[in-house]
Amino acid sequence: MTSSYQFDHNAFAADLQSNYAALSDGEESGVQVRVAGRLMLLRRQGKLAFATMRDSSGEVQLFALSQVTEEFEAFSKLHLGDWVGVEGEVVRTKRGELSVKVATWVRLAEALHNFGDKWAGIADFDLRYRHREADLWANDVSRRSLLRRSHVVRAVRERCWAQGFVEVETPILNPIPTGAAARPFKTHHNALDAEFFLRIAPELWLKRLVVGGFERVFEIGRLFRNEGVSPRHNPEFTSLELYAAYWNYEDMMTFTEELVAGVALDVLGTTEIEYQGRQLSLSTPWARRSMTELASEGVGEEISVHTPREHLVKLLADRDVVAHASWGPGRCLEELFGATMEATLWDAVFVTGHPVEISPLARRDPDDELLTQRFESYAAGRELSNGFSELIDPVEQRARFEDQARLAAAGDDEAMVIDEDYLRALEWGLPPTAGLGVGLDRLAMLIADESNIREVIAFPTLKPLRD
RNA sequence: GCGCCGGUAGCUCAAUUGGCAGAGCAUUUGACUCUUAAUCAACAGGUUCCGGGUUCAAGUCCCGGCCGGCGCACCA
Repeated sequence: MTSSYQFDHNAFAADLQSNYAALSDGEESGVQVRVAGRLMLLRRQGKLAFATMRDSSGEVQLFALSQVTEEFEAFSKLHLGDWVGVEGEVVRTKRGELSVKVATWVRLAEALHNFGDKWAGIADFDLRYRHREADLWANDVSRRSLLRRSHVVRAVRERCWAQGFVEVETPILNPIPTGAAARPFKTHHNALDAEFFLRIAPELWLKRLVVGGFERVFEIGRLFRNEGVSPRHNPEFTSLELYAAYWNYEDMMTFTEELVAGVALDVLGTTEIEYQGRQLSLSTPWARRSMTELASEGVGEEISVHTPREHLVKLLADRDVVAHASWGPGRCLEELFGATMEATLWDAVFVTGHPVEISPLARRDPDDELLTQRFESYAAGRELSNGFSELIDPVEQRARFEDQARLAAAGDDEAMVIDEDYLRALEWGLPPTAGLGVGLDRLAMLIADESNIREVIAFPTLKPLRD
């Protein structure tokens, strides 16, 4: 059995296809190349054998002949899925297929399992997600979507660097879960004998770096939320979080739309994309609509955060939403927006002016004390990003945290806890700053035209097999 | 967590009102000097997800469990 510890490979399938496109049927190039990849198909024809080999760039045919190919019999008995390294001349067969005429070859690895039906691939979700390595060979779409995700992350990073943002990394193990309202995962450090939570957001750490003088920072990283799994939610997901000193939320909206539209342009070459069979526009400028206006449109009457709570609760009940006792008018307004209008927002749009009640870290709107300078962007009916002018006043921030603590006491198990370290950081002075969070998996779904978040995560969280 | 749907050979899928569990591909063997999902012939391949139950008889019906898809809830 032929085997090898390495292979000096000097050509890729796709390059051969383009470099020898002019080679005519039956013509031999006289050029020897060394290619390597996995056997996808194998057709034995007596003293000839044809194999389709795929590498990371594409596919090329291997043409073996008993008179030319070393160990021809063994070659013709290779299994689908085996990795091979081949040396031979670039030729085009009489029937027009560009090929490497195999002179010498080596089996680099053996495949003991097949890679699914060679026509239908692998359809079983369980098998596809639990063994993505096989799925990637069996299904072109799987490979394409994960590749697009990689291109999205690269484009985001490059565009942030281009604007002078410094990439940083902040702790994943946190003594208290802060920066967002979500249920955390809990773990334990043995030597410190201390409880830690996996981060639900890097927000407060990043703002502390702004206090420290990093005027523009961003972090791309994994967040962990101990919540339901769905086609749009994975327990661990990737976010971009970014802060810019001296900006306000309007500056950040401009940055956001240019970032997202720019990523679409970088990866797809257009900002007018097709998503799930429907045209979707990411072209700038995005529409800007206040949550108050949208909620009013949704319920068919003028409402706001100043509308009596009882009335908002009734409007919610009309829509089969039961208001929790801890919800004030602000939360009710948001719920009404969510119940009526959120799913209808197809083209990219900014929703602005969130109530203070649901925005404990955002700066108050000077024109309405109950609202904040905050925005969320939506596309395809889903939230894509969230940003605001940061609350920089340590006294007010403490009061906001205390409001959250009261919510927690009232039974809201996702309310924030008081972060004394963060309050102390604010006391050293946070300049006027705007922040942004973008769900990169969500963005990748949009760009890859996928409706299930698992398709843009190489190894999505699955329930472990038991029994 | 709740609801609906699904799980049959390594892979993709069949199996009529409950009546002998099948095909294609892959694997194995053989034929074939220009194939393209090659073709042709033959062999082999099964705890029908698991555990109970009903029945003369269960892949099919009932109950429980496991895993998945979708929806709801939660959220990004």
